[in-house]
Amino acid sequence: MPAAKTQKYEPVRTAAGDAMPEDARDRLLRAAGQAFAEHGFEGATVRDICLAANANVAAVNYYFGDKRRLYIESVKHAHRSRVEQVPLPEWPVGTPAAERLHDFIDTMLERMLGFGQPPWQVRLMLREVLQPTDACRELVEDYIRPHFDVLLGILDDIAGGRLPRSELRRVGLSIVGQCFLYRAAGDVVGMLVPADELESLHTPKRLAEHVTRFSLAALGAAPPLNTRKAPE
Amino acid sequence: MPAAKTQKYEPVRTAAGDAMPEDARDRLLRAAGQAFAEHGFEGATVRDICLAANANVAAVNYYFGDKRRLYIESVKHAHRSRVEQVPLPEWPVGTPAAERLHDFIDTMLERMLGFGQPPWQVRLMLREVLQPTDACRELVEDYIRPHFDVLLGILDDIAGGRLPRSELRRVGLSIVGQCFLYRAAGDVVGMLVPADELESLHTPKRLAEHVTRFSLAALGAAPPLNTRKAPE
DNA sequence: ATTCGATTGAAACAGCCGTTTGAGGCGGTC
DNA sequence: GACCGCCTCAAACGGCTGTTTCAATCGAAT
Repeated sequence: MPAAKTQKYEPVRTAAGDAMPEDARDRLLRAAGQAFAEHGFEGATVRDICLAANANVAAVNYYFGDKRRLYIESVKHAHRSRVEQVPLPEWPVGTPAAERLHDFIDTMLERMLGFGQPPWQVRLMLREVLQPTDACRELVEDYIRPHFDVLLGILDDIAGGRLPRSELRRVGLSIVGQCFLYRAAGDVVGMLVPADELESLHTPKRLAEHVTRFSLAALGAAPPLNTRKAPE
Repeated sequence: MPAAKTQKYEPVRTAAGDAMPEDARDRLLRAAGQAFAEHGFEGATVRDICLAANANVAAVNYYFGDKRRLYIESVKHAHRSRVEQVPLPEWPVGTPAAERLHDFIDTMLERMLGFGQPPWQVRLMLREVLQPTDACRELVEDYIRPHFDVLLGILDDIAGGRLPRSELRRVGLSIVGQCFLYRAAGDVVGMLVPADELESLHTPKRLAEHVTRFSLAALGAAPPLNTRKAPE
């Protein structure tokens, strides 16, 4: 057995050098993530991935040993990139909770819908969320739960400690759900909303405003939607 | 070519007779829906489907001509069953809008999470929503849009006509999103919420209450969550 | 009894799947 | 020079894929 465990040299940390020639292993990870995101685990073929990565079919066995392990690694890789690309803001102490909530929602939507980066990374993670595999539990514990806890902390501040933790969780899920729909069911949303309205009102920034206001109003920390807007 | 177009005899309308022996065609549809829901289009194999349906491999070609057409038909079949199983309530004229909103949300959650029927039907449609195929546009126009319009009508009543249609749509999507999360990302939700809380507070009925109250509060049609509950 | 269309059956088709093999190239160190 | 890991390559492996073929079966109409 050739063994795919050694990994003697570090990945060289392509910190700022995009021009640096990519490792075959990295090329495989990226191509695999793209293919798995588009066609799913069973639909994507090792041959196609290797073709796209300019690598030999034996390479996947050499570096990862297995198609399944290549999949898991590509999920982790995509998730890592995504977090690095759009980090949560650091709030100075004393930042109002309502403002932090807006920033949090804005960041979440930017990560899900932002055009700055390829969309396949999110779609790949979406598959995991929809039908979890081995990679999912790790994804939740390392990535989703910490973010969710930050959200719960903000909500607790807004509620002034008057809501029990279980209620906070449900409110948190209500907020996440509003954002999640646009990513997971984006195509259907596009069919339900007129095209011009999509362009003008359903950008990440505008949606963040809406979700924030909607949720703050539900919590009693902002005037309800059903009021005439103040003239601007 | 054997041609799969004749279909001389009507499906006999199994109106109330579950005991009536199922057509091979119907068995295939059900088995296919189940398999596609679980493994996706590319992951499910014709042989497995036929085995589960107690049919010969040639039957799928005979009745549907193609794996792809079998898939499309099974999606439509599942969607049709689901609508029949959990219809929207008929409201007497004069029913308060807030009550109709609650019923609507309750029905939606019951359809998505209800234990009365096999879960694979919803999962199959979920795949379509996540990554639309030919069957999806039809699904939206026949099924999703009419329901969405009902929701918008209710919301318009609650808002008393004070909100523009575009705002109503965003509010509608906020409500749908809250429900959608529990179905699409149910497994992840299960990891974020303690087990006992899941059992007691995250039933379809309890969730419907929460989503309704949250949304009504956001619209100013109910007191915000962030208030001491009235003693009961 | 015979004919005919509708349905089912077992077997085979070519093709692609993930994986493995073993030979070889490359860049260092003795 | 010889040696040795690291990596790449083309080719092949058995097995499973969707699809097709053609004979066999059944039920009713003739």
